[in-house]
Amino acid sequence: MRHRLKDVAERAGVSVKTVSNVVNGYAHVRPDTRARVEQAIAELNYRPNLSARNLRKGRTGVIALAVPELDIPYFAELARHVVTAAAGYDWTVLIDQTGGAREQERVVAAGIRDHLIDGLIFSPLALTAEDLAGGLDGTPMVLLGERIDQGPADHVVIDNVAAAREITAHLIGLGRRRIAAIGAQRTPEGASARLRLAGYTQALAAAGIDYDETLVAPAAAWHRADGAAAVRELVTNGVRPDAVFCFNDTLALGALRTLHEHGLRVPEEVAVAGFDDIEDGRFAMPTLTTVAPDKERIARLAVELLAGRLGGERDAPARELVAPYRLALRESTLGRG
Amino acid sequence: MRHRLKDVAERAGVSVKTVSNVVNGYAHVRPDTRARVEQAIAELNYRPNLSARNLRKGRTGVIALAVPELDIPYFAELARHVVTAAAGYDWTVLIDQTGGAREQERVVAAGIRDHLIDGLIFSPLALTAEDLAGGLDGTPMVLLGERIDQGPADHVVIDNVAAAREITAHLIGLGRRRIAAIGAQRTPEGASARLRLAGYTQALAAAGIDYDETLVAPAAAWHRADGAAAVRELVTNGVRPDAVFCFNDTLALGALRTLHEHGLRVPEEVAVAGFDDIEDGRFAMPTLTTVAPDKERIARLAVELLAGRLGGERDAPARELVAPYRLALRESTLGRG
DNA sequence: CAAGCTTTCTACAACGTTGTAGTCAACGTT
DNA sequence: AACGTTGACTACAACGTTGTAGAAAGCTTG
Repeated sequence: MRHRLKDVAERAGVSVKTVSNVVNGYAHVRPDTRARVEQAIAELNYRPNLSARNLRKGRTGVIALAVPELDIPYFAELARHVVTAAAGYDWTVLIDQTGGAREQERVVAAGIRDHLIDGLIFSPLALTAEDLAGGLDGTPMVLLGERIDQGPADHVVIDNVAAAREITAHLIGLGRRRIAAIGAQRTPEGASARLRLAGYTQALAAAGIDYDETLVAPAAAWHRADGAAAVRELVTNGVRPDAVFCFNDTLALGALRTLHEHGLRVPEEVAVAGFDDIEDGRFAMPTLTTVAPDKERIARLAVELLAGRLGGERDAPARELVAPYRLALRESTLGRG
Repeated sequence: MRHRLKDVAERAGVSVKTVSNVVNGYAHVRPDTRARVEQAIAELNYRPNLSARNLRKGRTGVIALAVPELDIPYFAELARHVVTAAAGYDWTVLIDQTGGAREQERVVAAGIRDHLIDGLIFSPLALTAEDLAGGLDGTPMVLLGERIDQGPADHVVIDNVAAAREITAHLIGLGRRRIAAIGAQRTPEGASARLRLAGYTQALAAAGIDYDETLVAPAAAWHRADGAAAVRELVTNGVRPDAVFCFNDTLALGALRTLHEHGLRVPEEVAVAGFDDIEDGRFAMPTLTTVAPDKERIARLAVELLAGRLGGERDAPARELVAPYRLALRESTLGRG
């Protein structure tokens, strides 16, 4: 019981194209004709076939957002902002989960859904520049995050180094000297980890504090469990930091958990800072001090970059836009003041 | 630089249809012809145009999942499971956010993206049965949750009443008598709330505890902030529960926060239970006792129902499947045992 | 070795839409 | 009165794919 332009046209006694013109808001249609067509549309509950329209127009009105995992709060929040920003262009957002696996990311980048999406916003973890070089056959792509810096695609980033430096400086400003860093990664996937670690060491150096290897804890993934485990390892090894900088908020929430289990008071004995400003952190106990990237802006810039590419400037050189961030200082460093 | 079947056909020296046959794995193609075609495909990096294929086949391979908000952890986790289950059918999942607004939900239900999606998995908050009656023009839909019970669509639910009864009974079993219920709603949107409240009152009645109106706190939304506010209101009104049953986990996390601020120890002075088993709860302090619906199963059942509809049984009567749940008993009721 | 089947391939039409080119009437200008 | 312009509409082709029908060649069978 699904109707086509032809059915509407017959019922309204006009040509198929005239119905199409009405549907698309073409100006030169007589009011009474328009009314007749609109009535026929309503009576038949006609809805355009998007596949046919897409085929004809070469556009689908769908963009994809590829993220490692949807149930990592940072990506869920980001996804929401992207959907909102895309709505401004009447785009639908198709959300892809890559699991952070390089193979899966490569598949997405190569555009497995080519012709179904007009563009791609991609937040990769493991992808390398060479993976990108091949595929993608003309579908515009915007990368989020700091990986693949000399890649061929547009970029939206925040200044990870500066942000990590500032929040570490905040901890130092509270009088802390033995500041642990949680979330270090040596793998090529760990671009964010490297940048945040760099900011951390810069802040220590600026304050004349010696870099202490034993205070830097690796974490394979950045989930709560990893943060909890990393701190547990530190503490059971007898390392006693007076502050902890976690490279993201879920790590920090895990860290809070372990510190609590060990009876260490936050922030009196150990101050804790995170990165991402996810909603959980605002309701943690204590509330979590963190770096708050402007996710809404990141999403908007990414969508605008994509819109630019789709609007003709396909061959413009790759651009890199920097989104702002701010420090959200809360109880986990300031106390209940 | 995007190629079509025609380009491949010319290069391989065969007809367009033969290329199509190779692409679709048709059996009767000579091995050497197949090889020639495959080489041409590889050389041109050919990828089928999905719009054209969809137009021809009347199927898109895309299903939609509509949820109120992606950054509510329960829905993010559910989304992940749906994406995984759908992958088994080679379906892509398009995720829609309705914000829980009735108007937006109606638009989704009416199939604004008709012809773009083969089916819809829908977790509505505000939608009514009559909203559904009209639209939907043949696109199969599966509803998640307990709203719209006599609607015309397939359903996957959990037994909210029994689950709420059991977890309340657990609190009673701990010797608690003044058990608050957080998250009550009088609006028509509050179907889950009503069912969970029913379970709560049943458990009280079974234990011979009088229902106390002052212990039942409403919450417009079910976010952390609402849970925090509801408990704050109770406490400042001098109400002193010895347990709190929150109708979902985010409410419970907010409640934990407020109890902490007021210096009330959990679970010694106040036991806390939630509903949903989101990951945050497993790392909260204390870890959160909750009802754990089998989200993986819910997602799988929903996808299977949809697959059934798409596989021909379009006119079968609407079915309702019940997914299991279990109680996850943790520190917020049992203590650090 | 004729008749019938199978394998391998092709030509054509169709899916539902929109861009292009065009028709025809009404209008305004010279 | 002839001309160009504009408005309102239509016929047709094309987007890239696949189902149908069928042709040509090879194989089996009595």
